Amino acid sequence: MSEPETGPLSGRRAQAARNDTRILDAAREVFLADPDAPVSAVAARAGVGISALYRRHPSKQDLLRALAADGLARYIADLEDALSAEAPPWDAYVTCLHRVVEGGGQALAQRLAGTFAPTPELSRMAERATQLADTLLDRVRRSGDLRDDVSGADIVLLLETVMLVDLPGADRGAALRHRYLTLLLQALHNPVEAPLPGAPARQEDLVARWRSRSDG
Amino acid sequence: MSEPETGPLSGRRAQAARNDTRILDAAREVFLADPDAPVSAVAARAGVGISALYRRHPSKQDLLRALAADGLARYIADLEDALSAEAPPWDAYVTCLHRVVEGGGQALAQRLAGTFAPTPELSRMAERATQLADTLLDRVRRSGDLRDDVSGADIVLLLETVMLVDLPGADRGAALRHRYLTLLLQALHNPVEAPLPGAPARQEDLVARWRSRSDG
DNA sequence: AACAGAACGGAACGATCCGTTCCACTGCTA
DNA sequence: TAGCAGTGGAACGGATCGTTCCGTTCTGTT
Repeated sequence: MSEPETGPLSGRRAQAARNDTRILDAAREVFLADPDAPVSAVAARAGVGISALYRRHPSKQDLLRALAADGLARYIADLEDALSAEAPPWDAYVTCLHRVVEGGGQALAQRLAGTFAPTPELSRMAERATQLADTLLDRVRRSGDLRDDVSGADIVLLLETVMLVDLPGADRGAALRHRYLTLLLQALHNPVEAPLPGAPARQEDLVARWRSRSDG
Repeated sequence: MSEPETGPLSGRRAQAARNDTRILDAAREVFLADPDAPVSAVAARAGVGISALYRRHPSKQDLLRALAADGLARYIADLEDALSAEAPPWDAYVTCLHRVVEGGGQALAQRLAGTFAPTPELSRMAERATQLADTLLDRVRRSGDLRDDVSGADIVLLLETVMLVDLPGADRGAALRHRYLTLLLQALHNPVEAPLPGAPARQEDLVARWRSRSDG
């Protein structure tokens, strides 16, 4: 296992670099399944010791912030892809949501919302994500393919529930999430069978959840 | 301990009787929102001391079992109502699911599944609920109103996600749950826009969750 | 070949949380 | 008025978890 030249890093350095992502991947899985999971669970899932984790993230809160930032970044990237896609608005939207569900970035950010004090950086990202999502949604709405009695917040909430679907065992959960997302999208697609009862969820409802759970 | 007269109980007895239901109501709300909530949270929500709770339920597990039984009983009652209703199968089904979402009994039972060892009594109730749900679903399916590429387990999972929808503040959550249930039901209603991807959830997937989380 | 230090695994520590017990108090009931 | 069912909440002991610490392993360099 000698790697003297090193375009790619070798040995301990390589493991360290790999551990960077292994830890973030593990953290994403673990905290998505249980936002209150202990740090040790992340280390175990990543297959590393606890100190490997604490070397990179000085505290649990820092890890969570890093995760949320990472999740938001992925979400933003997915949204930008959809906005610059050439497919018809509705098709681009469908593809985008499937990717969002697959990556889990947005879900993670939402589930983590309120468990720590958001940094200005995080707030900025959240705002940008919201803007992009609004723009994308507007485009889809103008295309006429989207039923017009649902709000953006409605969709965020519905998406969130879809991402919570899980079953023990292999990739059963992921398959079901895509299945149910498809069902949901069909329900959101025009023509509409009958109007929905009640008022749509509002943007502020979602924003409120970003306030730290410890303050009034 | 003679109690010849007095229809309504009075004084200390009355408070005790009232506390019975206040505690169960509080427990239902609290554990539905967070299955791992501490016992003290239930007492606080019920507005009683901890000992009032422990007098009725010798341990947390007993409380949870009582709750699960209560939830299953409500669920079973809703199913029986639907089966004996005279409305068209689909309409009866819609009404039933709205009631299930409203009561939260089934959701509670599902969320509590695996957090304690089920008694034979509970297993029997769960089985009966499953049978009734199957019967009801069969009837709906034969009516032709239900899309035929979804399984009973699919619906249980979807229903569960709908019941997890919540927002801080008053009854915002309940209203949204009914809203999204309506949306879901429209998606489940024939005619179908396009078939769903992947395989339906299976009954066994659900059953597996009733195994205590501590055993292999 | 030997060393300095980066990176790591995991035991140990202290704080917190939570289920349960215990006891002093209240106000019916007889 | 005595007795006791019913109650509130403080207190206890065990478990959990975030974080620190230390001994070990491996790398790159001299």
